[in-house]
Amino acid sequence: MASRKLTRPLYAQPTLKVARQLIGKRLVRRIGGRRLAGIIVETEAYMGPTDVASHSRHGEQSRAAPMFGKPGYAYIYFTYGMHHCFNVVTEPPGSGTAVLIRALEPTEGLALMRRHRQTGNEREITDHELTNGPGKLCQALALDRTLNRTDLLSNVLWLEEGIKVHPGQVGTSARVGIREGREHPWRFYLKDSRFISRHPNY
DNA sequence: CTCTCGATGCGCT
DNA sequence: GCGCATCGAGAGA
Repeated sequence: MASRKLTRPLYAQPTLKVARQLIGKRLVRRIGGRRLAGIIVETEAYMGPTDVASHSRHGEQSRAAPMFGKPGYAYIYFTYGMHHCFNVVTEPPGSGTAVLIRALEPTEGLALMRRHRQTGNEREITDHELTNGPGKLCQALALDRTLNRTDLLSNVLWLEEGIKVHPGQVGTSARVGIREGREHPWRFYLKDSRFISRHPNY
């Protein structure tokens, strides 16, 4: 069957271009023989060692080492003592750049995602809460540090073609949750989507 | 809806 | 020790 998987040359492009292009693509996770998937509706670009908000500012020997590796690989890190964030490495090796995937519209495997997201005996979470944040989508898709450095051309975790998105449907804003670097409009989101993590004008 | 705050592990200075 | 590319609960409006 024809694969709609995104290829390495796409990831090797300039990071801002990749961040914008990934809006509307489908993120797929294969686990236990099942497919979990969602349409990417929010991304952020991390622009390399000179970007004051990027982990890669600490250099190639830091935990951000995967950002200096080949494009089309995963950089997954653990933060706030309890959450993971998933990034796609971009540009040629040595760049220290990546795109953070911040939110998805869940499309396949919602029941299993909900099980991954359910913590205690509290009320069942809504579809809307499943993947509308970087930590939430990692929990829903069972993405953790064991998948750091995974090749996104593998059969465990990958991106493929999704929905058609026109340039006018993509909005930009400052990146979320950073102290420095707010002056750059390096967050991209699908304007119509109710699955983004925060509303415009952040 | 908005805001505030605590949880909790660890990389880095 | 400090400070996180976060989340969810609780309070108030």
